[in-house]
Amino acid sequence: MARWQPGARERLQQSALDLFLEHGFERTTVAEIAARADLTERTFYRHFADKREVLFDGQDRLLHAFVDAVAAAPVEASPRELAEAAVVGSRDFFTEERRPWSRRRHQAISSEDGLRERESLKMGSLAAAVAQALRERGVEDPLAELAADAAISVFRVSFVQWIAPEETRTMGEIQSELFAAQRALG
Amino acid sequence: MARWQPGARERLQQSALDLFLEHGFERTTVAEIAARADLTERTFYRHFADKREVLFDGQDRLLHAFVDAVAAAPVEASPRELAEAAVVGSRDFFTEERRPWSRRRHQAISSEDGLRERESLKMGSLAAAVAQALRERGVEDPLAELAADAAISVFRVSFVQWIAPEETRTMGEIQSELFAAQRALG
DNA sequence: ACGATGATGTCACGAACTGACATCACTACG
DNA sequence: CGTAGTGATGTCAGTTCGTGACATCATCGT
Repeated sequence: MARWQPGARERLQQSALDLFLEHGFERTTVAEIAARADLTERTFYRHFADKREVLFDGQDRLLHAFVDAVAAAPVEASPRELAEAAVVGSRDFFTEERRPWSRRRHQAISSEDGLRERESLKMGSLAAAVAQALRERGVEDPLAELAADAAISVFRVSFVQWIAPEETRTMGEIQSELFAAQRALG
Repeated sequence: MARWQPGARERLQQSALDLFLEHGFERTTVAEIAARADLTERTFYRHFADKREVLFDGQDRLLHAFVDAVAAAPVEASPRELAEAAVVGSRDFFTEERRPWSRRRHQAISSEDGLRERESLKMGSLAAAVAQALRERGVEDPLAELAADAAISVFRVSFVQWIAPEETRTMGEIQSELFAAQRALG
């Protein structure tokens, strides 16, 4: 019994997050995560490339939302507007139902070097993808790189604010204010 | 014999970079690196926290250069000028003698996920340190975060340009042009 | 029923890291 | 000149990560 239960992937993610918050990332073994999900260590590695990746599922969809939004932006958009379009295009991911999970997830990530490292890589990949999308819209380097980094910067800061304990604003509201603040820098 | 030779740390770094470029990061074992440096695997881990870290020595000094430059900036400097001061304060690290080594090092890093991940973390740490330095100079969040990210963006892009194959401009020249380009974005 | 397909289990293994203890080189001090 | 102390290195055993190879079981279409 208990073999072939659906939702193995989701069970692994939930178990992993619970254990990371309980005992910390380092002191949690993959075997423990798998056991709590009624699976074996080997199966864990069939769903996730490594122990860190279990908290970073769905980044591909986020990345595509960024890239697609750039491709769909109006022709007359400036480089900065194209980059901002990328960020705006990802707002649908951050629904109110997701906010509690995002808070728990971020708490686990921010308290462990290994997980912060993976998150940094993901942010860098996002920036690289946006930069590439900008180039395909005719933005020249190094402007494409700089504009993409500026957009990801707003995205990163907006996310941190969005999951702050008392925060109630939506992702869209937060990002609008940050874009304004960023322009005020120049 | 050959025990107690000075420069063990440097020998390990050189051996590691050579082997990473020859066979790739993944297919190089720590034991191999140590053997080429006439040391043991255990000694490697006494000098470097992990296999990746061997290519990221000296990041502390770079970080301090950033932070110190912010602290030393004139009182009337704007947030953006403070952040730019951080980057400018690191120019001395990138001398002409260092450029060949930086090129080899970057080649090794950019071709391996594990190393790019570590580099992303280091960049993120730089940004966080600059943001903190800005806060200590009275810049409020989220402006401090945005300005710090903008500065690190210029730093990152300038470094990539600096190590490009035919590049002869100095770090200072490259950064000045990028700062101008970044302002033109707004 | 039964064979194809795909998810899971089992086993073995290399390589990354770590703790505990031993050993050797260099230095200071009597 | 010897000797004790300090610090870098060596040795060894062990845990955990991650992967390849192969077996097993559930489900689905026919």
